[in-house]
Amino acid sequence: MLIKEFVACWLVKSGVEEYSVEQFKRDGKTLWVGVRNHLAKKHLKEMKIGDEVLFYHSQGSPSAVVALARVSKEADSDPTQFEKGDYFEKRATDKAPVWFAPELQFVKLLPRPVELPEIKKHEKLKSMVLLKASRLSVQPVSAEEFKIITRLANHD
DNA sequence: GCCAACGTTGGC
DNA sequence: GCCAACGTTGGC
Repeated sequence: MLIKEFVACWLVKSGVEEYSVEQFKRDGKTLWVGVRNHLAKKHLKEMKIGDEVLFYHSQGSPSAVVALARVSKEADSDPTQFEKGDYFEKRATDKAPVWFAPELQFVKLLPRPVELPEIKKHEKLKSMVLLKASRLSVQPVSAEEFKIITRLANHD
């Protein structure tokens, strides 16, 4: 007998200047590379195909959740760790990569962005990781938080 | 293994 | 642009 699999929800941040939602929409799919924080990495590695993802623009005015995405491939070696540049990781080898990247698929722009001040005000969103660990760029979101945010996005 | 110095993220 | 939070580095 088939058991319906548990679908987890996540939030990933991207600086508007760094990788914009417009670019993500054009790309359709993208490897979520460049994460260089171990807790964020742990979350990336926990992502399963089909998991729901909130795409959040940080450093915006204001910052906001702007789109929905879905995990389309589970995390594998992040190729940017081998490239000279900001993301280079000297400890990494092909057999023992240090950093990992899942593939995310663009789903849709939210009907309207759900802005950080609104999230802060919302009684049921007060315990979001987004508000507790402001610098964490990949974080879990509860099913209830996910539902509230998508519902807010559908109302003016 | 502690911790000070330093660098980065991200809200404002 | 400032600065608080916090992760990382490196001396000891």
